Amino acid sequence: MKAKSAHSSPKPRADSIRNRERLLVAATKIFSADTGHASLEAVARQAGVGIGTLYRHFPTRETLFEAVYRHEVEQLFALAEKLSRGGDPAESLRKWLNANVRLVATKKGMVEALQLVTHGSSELKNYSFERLTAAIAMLLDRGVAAGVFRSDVSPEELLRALVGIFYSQAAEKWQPGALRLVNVLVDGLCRSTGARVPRRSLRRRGTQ
Amino acid sequence: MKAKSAHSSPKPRADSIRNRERLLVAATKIFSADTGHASLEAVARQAGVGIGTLYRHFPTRETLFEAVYRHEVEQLFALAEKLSRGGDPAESLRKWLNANVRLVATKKGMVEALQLVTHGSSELKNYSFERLTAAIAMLLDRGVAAGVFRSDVSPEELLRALVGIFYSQAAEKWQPGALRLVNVLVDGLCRSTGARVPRRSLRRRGTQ
DNA sequence: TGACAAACGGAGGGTACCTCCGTATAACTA
DNA sequence: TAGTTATACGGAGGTACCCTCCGTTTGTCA
Repeated sequence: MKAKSAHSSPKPRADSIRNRERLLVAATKIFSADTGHASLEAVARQAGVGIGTLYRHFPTRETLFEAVYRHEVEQLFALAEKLSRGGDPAESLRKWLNANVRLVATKKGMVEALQLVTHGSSELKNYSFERLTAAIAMLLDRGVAAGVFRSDVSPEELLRALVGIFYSQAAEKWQPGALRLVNVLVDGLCRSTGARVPRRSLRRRGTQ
Repeated sequence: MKAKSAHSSPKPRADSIRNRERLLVAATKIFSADTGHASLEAVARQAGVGIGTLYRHFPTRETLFEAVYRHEVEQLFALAEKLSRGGDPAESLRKWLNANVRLVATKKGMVEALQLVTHGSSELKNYSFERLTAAIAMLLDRGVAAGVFRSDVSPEELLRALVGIFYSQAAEKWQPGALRLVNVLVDGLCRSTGARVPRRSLRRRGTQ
């Protein structure tokens, strides 16, 4: 007899996995592009599956949102992993932060997404907080070890600063401001240890 | 010849005015009651007018939202006027603040409303800021004049505190906390001048 | 009271939501 | 490889909502 105990997950079929993946990709695209109110049928169309399939995988709009969000957090984590494997620590951190800004910037339907995170399951909140903190930690630790970053800023603090930057700038045309602040942040991290600051990040500074 | 210059508004018909009023009332009710996504057809039904009439008065969902919001700000202002005409200043202020809490509490569809205020026309933002500040000023000045309130808190500051209370508590079951904070606020205003503090507001205090 | 601009109502065409069930197929067995 | 079956798929269809358009009604003014 096959090991098919009542409680272990019975391993989904290959097409099921594939379709789930497609839906996630499609949803990411549609949600980003559209102005806030994307239709689920559009997502299904984009994914090349029937509407029924969408609903089987994601019974409610929220589950789909949540999955997309999770997926993006995972990708950010993966990027951090990759970036922290080599290259200048300050540049790596800057790149990762920029990726964050860009991600948020393309989220036209972000309003709903943000609501989800703010009012949604605390499980999801915890997950993303933990994951993003870990991502930042990876990037940060390397720089600290190399003596490039000051050592008195924790990953949690940095994450909060990041959220603050996004939140406070939640107006039109916020991206330039956010990017500038991100640069300030990285510069600040570097400078106060007396470490060499990458030239690029100094360019914008005037007198003062 | 009738004064009907090309630019002055040609004075709307009586039924037009009446229907607009009805729609506003209906919308307030529906938006408050419903869970975030009220249908415009429901509003029209509730108002007892045809859907076409709704669209003629409020071409988009946003215009309707905005009108409702304006209307409520006006009512808050009127309430402040009434309250500041007599009675204990502290009690008046408390009543007004409580009205605020209750108003926000019934706004299930508040999420959208808040979005409107945050991202909407700055004209509307200015209007409500000005109106609410004026309302608070009325209530505050009287108490200051009577020596019941401390005099070093401006209406603007109080308004900001209020917004902060609402915003920070934007979770489930926030109303008790918000009401408590409002009480703390009023008590604080009174206490620090050495003025008598209404008994009610002390009741909740335990040791410490 | 008559004439007409202004306002009304709601039918209708289009889209999106979500369910349900007949059909297809991946996975496993002999 | 063929047969079997649980699993997953697709999309038709009923409902609700959006918004426009236009024939009808009504307030207003002379």
